[in-house]
Amino acid sequence: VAAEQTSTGTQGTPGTKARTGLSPDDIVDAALALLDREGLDGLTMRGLARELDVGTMTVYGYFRSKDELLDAVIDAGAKRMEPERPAGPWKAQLRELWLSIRQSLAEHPGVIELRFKRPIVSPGALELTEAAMQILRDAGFDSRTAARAYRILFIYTFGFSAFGPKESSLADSERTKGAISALPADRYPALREAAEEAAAAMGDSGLFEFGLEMLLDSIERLGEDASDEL
Amino acid sequence: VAAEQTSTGTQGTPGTKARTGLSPDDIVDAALALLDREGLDGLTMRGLARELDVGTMTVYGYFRSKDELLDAVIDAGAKRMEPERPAGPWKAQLRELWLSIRQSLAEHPGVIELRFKRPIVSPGALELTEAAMQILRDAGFDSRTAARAYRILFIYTFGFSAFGPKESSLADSERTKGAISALPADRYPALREAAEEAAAAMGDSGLFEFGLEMLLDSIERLGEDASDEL
DNA sequence: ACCTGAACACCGTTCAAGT
DNA sequence: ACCTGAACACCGTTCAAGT
Repeated sequence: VAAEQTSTGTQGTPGTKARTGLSPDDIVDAALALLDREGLDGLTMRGLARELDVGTMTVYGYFRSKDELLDAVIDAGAKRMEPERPAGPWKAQLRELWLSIRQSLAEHPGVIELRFKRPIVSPGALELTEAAMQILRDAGFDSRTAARAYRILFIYTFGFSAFGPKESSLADSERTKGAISALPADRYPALREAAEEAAAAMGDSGLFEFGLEMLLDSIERLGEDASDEL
Repeated sequence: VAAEQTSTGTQGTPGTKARTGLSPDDIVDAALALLDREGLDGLTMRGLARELDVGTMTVYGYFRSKDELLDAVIDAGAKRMEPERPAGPWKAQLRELWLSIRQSLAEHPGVIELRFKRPIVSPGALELTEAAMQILRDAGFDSRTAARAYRILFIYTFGFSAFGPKESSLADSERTKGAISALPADRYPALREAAEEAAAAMGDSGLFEFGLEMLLDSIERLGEDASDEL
């Protein structure tokens, strides 16, 4: 791990073009910023090099390929989510944990694109796993149940960010309602009848918590069932 | 905003013969096959044209752009899932519906890539919504609750296909276990302790049903609560 | 040693021409 | 009317040369 200074641009003294003064972390940081700003499609090796004010091929001196760079970006993006362990009962802890993850993913949609394209296990990504597993184990769940519950919560939260309502959902909601209204009523009766609600559910901002609560309640019940058997 | 976009560039009488003998449906079918075989990255306009034995630009005579073609492919891919309405109690119906969707998505991973990249409301995609909404409405749920429950199930199922264990998960599982074992035990105690289970949950084939059952139980409880209030 | 432009094999798409 | 090659502006990456 390099303890390099923050780059914040290369406004180095004019005429000093001997070194770029670049560290791998600088490159990853710039890539993460570019990903946030322009999405995965906008994160190109050429664009990144332009951003860093170096030749395109310079980046290849630090990462052997774009894939290798992306793996480092995923790790950095996961670390940025910083899953902290709050106090309180386990259910409240899990709720707060996943709400903060959801919040982070909503703010950085590029991270989801990345983790969809390159699923990977890196130390940074496993921090979340560790935090959730600790809470579940301390709540008394056995390893197997805890692991499965974690996985379900992970899938739900990342799935919501990938396939749930988007931030700018006002237009989407209207578009959905329009599309439903245009359907033939004889083939889509239930949908036509609930057009308003279906469109609203598209953009419902409380929807994430709604589903999260379902899962937390079910997980709680898993524990109760196990207790009953004692 | 146009409610309906043309997926057919040729507005002539049905059966109009082009010199290539190509119809928009032929192109969509070939695109879907290419998507299944090589994934979204392999689905290029040039490759598709090669597949169809026509010049690259010929495809643009049927679809104004790649995006327009992809929308048609999504619609066709959704129709291919054919959500049928089985008999039995609503919970069993929903279970069977979503298991079949999950199955279809597992067999055609490219469809998930597509719907992740281009979320869209098309008649084909709405067939699933219609099927699920019918079941929920007939079970007695009000429109709002039915719409939210549907949305959660959709997000879970598509999220599972995007972020859940992959088909070839034996190697993945081993890789995960290795990655966890390599972590420092002082910083990841819960993970290290449950390495076996965490890795197993990665590739657990029953995991989808496990989570689905959680959600179905929670939905059932929503109805019970509502009944209590009567 | 580090950095990089030129070049190669790809993309989607515009344009002008082919039949 | 339908179809298409050439060309343009991109991509990731190899290679050989620049300092």
